[in-house]
Amino acid sequence: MASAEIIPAPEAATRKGEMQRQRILEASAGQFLRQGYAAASVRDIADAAGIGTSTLYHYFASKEDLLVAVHEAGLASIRAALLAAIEGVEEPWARLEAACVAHLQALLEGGLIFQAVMRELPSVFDADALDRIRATRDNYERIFQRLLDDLALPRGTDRHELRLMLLGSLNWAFTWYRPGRSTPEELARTFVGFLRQGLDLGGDTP
Amino acid sequence: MASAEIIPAPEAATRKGEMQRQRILEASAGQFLRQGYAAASVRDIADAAGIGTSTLYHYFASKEDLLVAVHEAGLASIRAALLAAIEGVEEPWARLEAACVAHLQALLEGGLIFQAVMRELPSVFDADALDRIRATRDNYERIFQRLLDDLALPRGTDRHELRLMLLGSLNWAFTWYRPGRSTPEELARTFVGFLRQGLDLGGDTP
DNA sequence: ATAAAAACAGAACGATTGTTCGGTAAAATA
DNA sequence: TATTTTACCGAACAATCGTTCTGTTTTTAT
Repeated sequence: MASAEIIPAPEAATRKGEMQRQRILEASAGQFLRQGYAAASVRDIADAAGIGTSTLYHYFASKEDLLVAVHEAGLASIRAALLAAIEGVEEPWARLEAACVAHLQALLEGGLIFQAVMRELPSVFDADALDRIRATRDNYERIFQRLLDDLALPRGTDRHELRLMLLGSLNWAFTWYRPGRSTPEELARTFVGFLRQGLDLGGDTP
Repeated sequence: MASAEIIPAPEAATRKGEMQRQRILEASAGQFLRQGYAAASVRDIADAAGIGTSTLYHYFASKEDLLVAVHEAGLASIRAALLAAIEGVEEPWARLEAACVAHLQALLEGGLIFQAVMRELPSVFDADALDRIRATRDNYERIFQRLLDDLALPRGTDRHELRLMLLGSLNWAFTWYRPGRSTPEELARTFVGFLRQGLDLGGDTP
């Protein structure tokens, strides 16, 4: 016994298995993050979770299943954090900015599961797994699509490409970001500001 | 370690080994691209190159060496293509635009080695290998740094963060780009246009 | 308390990994 | 020509891979 309960459980009495499942998810996210999916071994993940390899298969059917689970859990959490961040914000550009801040904070400073989500994709696992991941991802990015739609932009502005540019610049940040300089929040505001400077033509603000 | 002779030899009569080396480089770039570095096996690469696995080790000391060689060859080529693209273009914004077009074309439509370059990084190989890769990469991005420096921008504009945003949006494109819609050239011009719209001060400023 | 179910571990499976070895064919050098 | 390099391969190496098997302990429900 004497297992360290680092994670503050929201509910009191969840079945033990559920907590372990979360533990494994966290451990595999950490390994995927540090080594990538292909290079991370099931044994490493099990060790990081403090269990045997065979026990891991009691919770997840395969390594691939583990990846899908990490993606789904991570994107669900990011989605929730993002929706909470833009709640109550009315002005369209401010809403977009708040969303970008939340997105980048999750990507750069969020939990392991958060961070692991945005860095996999290229590998060609099973077609089913990839479809499930992509579906979850598309669903998430649709939030940004709606935020862009609410913006008052110059005639002829391609909102689709604008969204791809903005999200791309944010998503790539993990390749160069190092703590200590600008914070994720500052970076997100700066990036949105660059675009807003030339595209904003609505509302107030002197 | 191996001496870096990354120049594709414009001379006609190269030794047979040099052509094979290039062949292997191309094959491994293709595998890295399709499966990622960790998942791509040396046997797959050798098969794709049409040689036995042991022959491959006659040209490269290790799989890691192969990755470094692909990076160096790819970045050297992209660099050359980019410098050629901006040559003769005088106006700063036009120069930047030409560079972005060349960059994105190489990333999305260029040879296998081109494309493979920008999609690896996270894995933690040997520290030496990673340093060599990063050095080559930084050297390349320094071109963009100079292009940004030549721009006349509003006071207080952070050129460093502007470069990170622009390159990020371009580099992320391979995750969503599919041929048939906008061409890489159109995309690059659009992205630069979004920024220019708000940041361009025209000719020169006091 | 008892029985069923869930959680767990150790050892082993076959397959595949990167790499090396012994030796042969081709090419370059003399 | 003879001889030294270079190019090349098939087989094998130890290590590790994802996964499964057999069985035991712990938790849960009755």
